[in-house]
Amino acid sequence: MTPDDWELWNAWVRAQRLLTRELDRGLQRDCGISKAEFSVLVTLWRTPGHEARVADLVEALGWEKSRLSHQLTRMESRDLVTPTRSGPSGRRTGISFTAHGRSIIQDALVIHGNNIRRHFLDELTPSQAAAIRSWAEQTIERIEPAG
Amino acid sequence: MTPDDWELWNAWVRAQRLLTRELDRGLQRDCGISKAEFSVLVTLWRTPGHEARVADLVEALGWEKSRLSHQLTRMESRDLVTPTRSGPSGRRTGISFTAHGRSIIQDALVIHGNNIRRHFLDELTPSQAAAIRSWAEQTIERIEPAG
DNA sequence: TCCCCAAAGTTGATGCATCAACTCTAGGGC
DNA sequence: GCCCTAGAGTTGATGCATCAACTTTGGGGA
Repeated sequence: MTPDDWELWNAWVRAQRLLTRELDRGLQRDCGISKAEFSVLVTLWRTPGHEARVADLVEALGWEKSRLSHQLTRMESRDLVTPTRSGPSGRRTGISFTAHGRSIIQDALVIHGNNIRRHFLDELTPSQAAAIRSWAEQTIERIEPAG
Repeated sequence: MTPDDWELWNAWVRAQRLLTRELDRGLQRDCGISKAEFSVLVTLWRTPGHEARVADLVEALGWEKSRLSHQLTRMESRDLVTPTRSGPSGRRTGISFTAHGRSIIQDALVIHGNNIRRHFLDELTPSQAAAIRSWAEQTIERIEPAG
């Protein structure tokens, strides 16, 4: 790797981390939830009926199922989502909002959306936006083709 | 946020996570270390004399000191770095490689460098590279001006 | 009908990231 | 010489991310 390559890589890593840290802090400060919690809530929000199975969320989020399972355990204890449990083992078969979770995500969609715009979208020139979009799409397609 | 904005943001987040996960796995598989360990080792490698104080590494890495302290504890137990300890409290005053750590980073510089090139640099068109570089630089400057 | 298997979900362990609070240390002003 | 404070480093707690191994469940075919 040339020094120039290294510099680009380094800058990318650092910028990426600064941005996500900034946004995560804002979310915590303004809405009281983490980025991971936001991801789950917004995904649930976008599913018809605001109700989903664990596997549906896994699919939509692109997460590993164990990650989501742990996350749901935490979110349940924070009264953000509530599961329908079934069978003798009591595993989760359906996930939906609690009243609290619904209220949080409604606020967060606005507030966090503004933060994303302010820290990311608004800072991009049109050509930067186009480049980043095309890079992201081709990267997703390369590493995780077809879902 | 428009649906288009949302899509861009989502794609960016997902691409970023896929890429870092892929690289972290490669590093683990090929070199037996994590991304965090690589960061510390390469930073130490780049300091003159291959010896640094904790605060120097904090500065060069842009990490919080507690993060580095925890990381050094783990890396010490994995025989990657060795501290000079001093005072009755035995705190670390200088960090340097173990023989093992030095050998690992020498290999990793080549192997991980190739992985970075393969998964990131080589995939970028010149205009994407320029856009990402300029975005990264302006983001760093905006969030963390002057260090 | 019964078995088997694949899919769904869980669990435990480990490491990374962050925050808040703490201790130690060195150096300057008196 | 003595105090006092700013900086250096540590610690404990908590949450996120990943891996490997496990259990349960629901169908489909012999």
